[in-house]
Order: sequence, then structure tokens, then C-alpha cells
Amino acid sequence: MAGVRGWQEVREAALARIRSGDWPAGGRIPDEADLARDWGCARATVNRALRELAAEGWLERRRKGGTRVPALPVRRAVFGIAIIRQEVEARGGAYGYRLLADATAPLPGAVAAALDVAPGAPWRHVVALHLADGAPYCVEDRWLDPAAAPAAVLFEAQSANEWLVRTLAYARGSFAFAAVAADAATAAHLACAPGAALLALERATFAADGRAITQVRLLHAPGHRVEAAG
Amino acid sequence: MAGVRGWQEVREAALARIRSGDWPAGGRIPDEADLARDWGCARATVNRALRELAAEGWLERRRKGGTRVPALPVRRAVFGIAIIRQEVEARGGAYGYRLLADATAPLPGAVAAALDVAPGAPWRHVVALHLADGAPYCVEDRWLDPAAAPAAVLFEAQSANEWLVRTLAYARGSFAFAAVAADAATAAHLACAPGAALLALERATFAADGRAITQVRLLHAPGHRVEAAG
DNA sequence: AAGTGGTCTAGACCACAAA
DNA sequence: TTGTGGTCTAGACCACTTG
Repeated sequence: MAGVRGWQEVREAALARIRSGDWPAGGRIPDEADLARDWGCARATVNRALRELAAEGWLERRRKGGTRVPALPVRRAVFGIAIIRQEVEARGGAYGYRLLADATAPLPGAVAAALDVAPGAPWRHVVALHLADGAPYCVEDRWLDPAAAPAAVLFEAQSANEWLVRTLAYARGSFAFAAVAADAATAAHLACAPGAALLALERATFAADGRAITQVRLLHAPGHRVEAAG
Repeated sequence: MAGVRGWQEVREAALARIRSGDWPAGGRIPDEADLARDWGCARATVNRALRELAAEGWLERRRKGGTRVPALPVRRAVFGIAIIRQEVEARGGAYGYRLLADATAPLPGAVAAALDVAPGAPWRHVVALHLADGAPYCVEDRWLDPAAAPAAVLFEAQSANEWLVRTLAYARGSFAFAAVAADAATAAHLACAPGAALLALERATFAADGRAITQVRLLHAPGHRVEAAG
């Protein structure tokens, strides 16, 4: 059982035992020290491999409780969230951008609730269109705390998406996917039929002190898919 | 600059430097050996912390090239993909299940292309409805290689979703999100209007030898959201 | 050619949770 | 109480890639 050379090989060996049923679902596997002896490597190497498998959902680990193969594994899928320009260029398209609206307006109740802010507060509402090879790619519908984005910052040439990532890139946030029907204005911008099914990516961003900075809904053109490594 | 106690504290210290601009975007940061000396810990501890930050998208690392703060970070969002029953129960609902159709039919071209299988091959087509508290939760529209799922396996009481996860849980796969309009049959099952925007989660699963096993499209009831930790 | 991250090792101590 | 994973250390060698 020796001959295992690195943590990635240990990972593969462990995964093979899970898949083969050698380590049955719901059961406990040997502890790290035993596996290290069997595989002829250091315990730290086994630890690294099993830690990775646990992070991927293949194993569950507990101090004193040992390591188990979950009866019903919860796999994890990872999505990369980039700037829209990067996304378009990564798909091989030429990026374009057009500002559609930029005004101060009362914060809608639904957005306020998600951000835990008083509804009706005057926030900055920015709507913009992102294009790939001249065709509509997605509509960015954003609400911004005016305290975080002074009116002097214009989004004519640079999108709010990009300005925010550059300026306060490193903040907490949440993501969600949903499907929404295109309203008349959005349909016009995306050159699709009103009521068309659009993939929406919603994102809320908070400052270190917990106060909301911005909420954005990206409405993608019909047919758009977001893929993940499984 | 000493007094850092573990890799998580090193991680926080490094993140603080990124956020404060002390390590500017696009720039290179000191190498592991220097940081270990500054923070008074072992190089392996610094390595662990920076490796985690790189996995989250905060840093980019290259041998010989050093570690850099990306100019435009690509953040990563992680979604947990569980069994539908678990998903419903996790939301606090009572789970229900109903098989709608189970027949052999020629594999549609679009599915065949995604799976790299000959179109028109006779595959098993299973359609089922999952319910939460008696209300439609999602429609499962699945194509199965008959070699992987013998006709003797019935999906009357147990969903194909659950059977597959239990039986060949540990296979490679891919995920994608999309938005689709409800067709007449789906609308009837989900008790929504035809044409309603539905969030679709598509998943393809492959055996270890690379052959396709199954493709499934989960069409969720209108308003459904899938959230991720950002 | 040489610098930097990637990883392994052997030993140690700690923290948590199960028995 | 005690077993198991979580982590740290110091040193070492390797692999990639840049200059």
C-alpha cells in the first residue's frame, strides 16, 4: 500500500476508496496516523489530502469523531465572479459599455430590505448596458449609497461595476441567482421580447462596519449561461 | 510586527494590508521568508495563509514570479449542491415527490451534443415533480443512459435524483445556471403561467471512463433564488 | 542561473468532542 | 478522560519560470 508520493496522490487514493465503496457511505475511515503508515508518508500529507476532500464535500471531519464518508454528499460548485469587461473578453468578445441612467431616487422597499437600510432613502440609481461585439450582453441595475459614491464620480466612460471593484474591491458581499421576466425597458435595452426569461445575478456589498454600500442586479441577455466547475 | 499566532491571523493580517492599500493592487508583496520573519512564525504558516487567500481570489501566486495583488480580483462564490429533498428540508419545508413520466425515447440533439453522445440514441427520459409543503418546488427533467440505469430501477417512490446520488454519487460533472421560459407542460406542473421565467440548474454527469451517464435540468418554480457565500 | 512558491518530513502540542 | 483532527515548527529538497 506504499508508493504514494504526494498529497494529490493521497487524495486520489482516498477518492478511489470512496468511489469503490471500500470506504462505504456513512462509515468511518481510518485515522490519519494509520493512513500515513499504510501509505508510507507523513501525517501532514494525509491531513492535507483529506482536508481538501472535505472542502470539496467528499468527506466530513470532526475532532475526536474521526473522518466519515457522508451518506448523502453535498458537492460544492465554484463560480468565478469577475468584472463584466473581463467576462466578455474572456469569452472572446469585444467589450462595449453605455450608461443609460444616473439619478438620485428613493430606495425601493425590496432593495432596502435586502440591504437593511431605511426604505425611501435617497440613493443613487445607475442603469447601464454592457455589450459584447456590439450586441447587448447584460443590463446593470445598481443602487448606490451616495455617501460611498460621490456624485462627482461619473459613470460615463467607466462602469460603476468596474469603479466599485477598483475602489472598494475588498468588501464582504453576497450573491444569488434568479430568473426574472424582462420588463419593457429592459427588453428594449437587451433587444429581446418583453417577458423573456433573463438570468439575474444579484449582489449586495457591505463595508467592513456592516453598512450597505451597493446592490446590483445584472440581467443577462436571453440564452446566457453561467457555468461552474463541479 | 510580531505576535501573529496562527495561519488565520496571518491571513487576516495580509488581507488588512491588501484592503488598506499597503500592498497596492497590481504590485508584488514580500516573499514568504520575509513575511515569516516579520510576523515571527514559520514559513509554512505564511504559505498556508497566502495559499488560502489565493484560492479565494485575493492574491495570485507564481513560482519565481512571487505573489501579487491582482489589479482586478476575480472573487469566487461557492454553491452547495445537495439532493433536492435535503434542499427542501433545509428550507424548513415538508418534502413531496411525484413521478410524471418515465419512458425510453430518442435523445434530443441538444442534450446529445452536451454529453458527446450520438443523437437519437434510445435513452431513458424521466420527468418528476418535487414539492415543498405540497406546493410545486421544481421539475426534474432527466435523460439517463439505459446502461447505467436498468429499467428494473423504478423511480416511483424514490426520485432519480436521489437514486443517482446514492448509487453513483462520486462522479465527475458540470453545472450551469440559465433562465428559461416555462413551456405549457412545465407551467402546468409548477402551477405558473406559461412563459414564466424559471431558474434552471443543468447538470451533466460522467463516469470515470468519460462516458456520459445522465443529464438533468431542474426547473424551479418562479421566484426561486440560489444563494452563495461570497 | 537563480529566486520563489510548492511540498514533504518528523515531531510536537493543542483543541475539541465523543465515550 | 482520551482519541482524533488542527496546527505549528524547522529544515530540506524540488519544480517552475523568470530574468
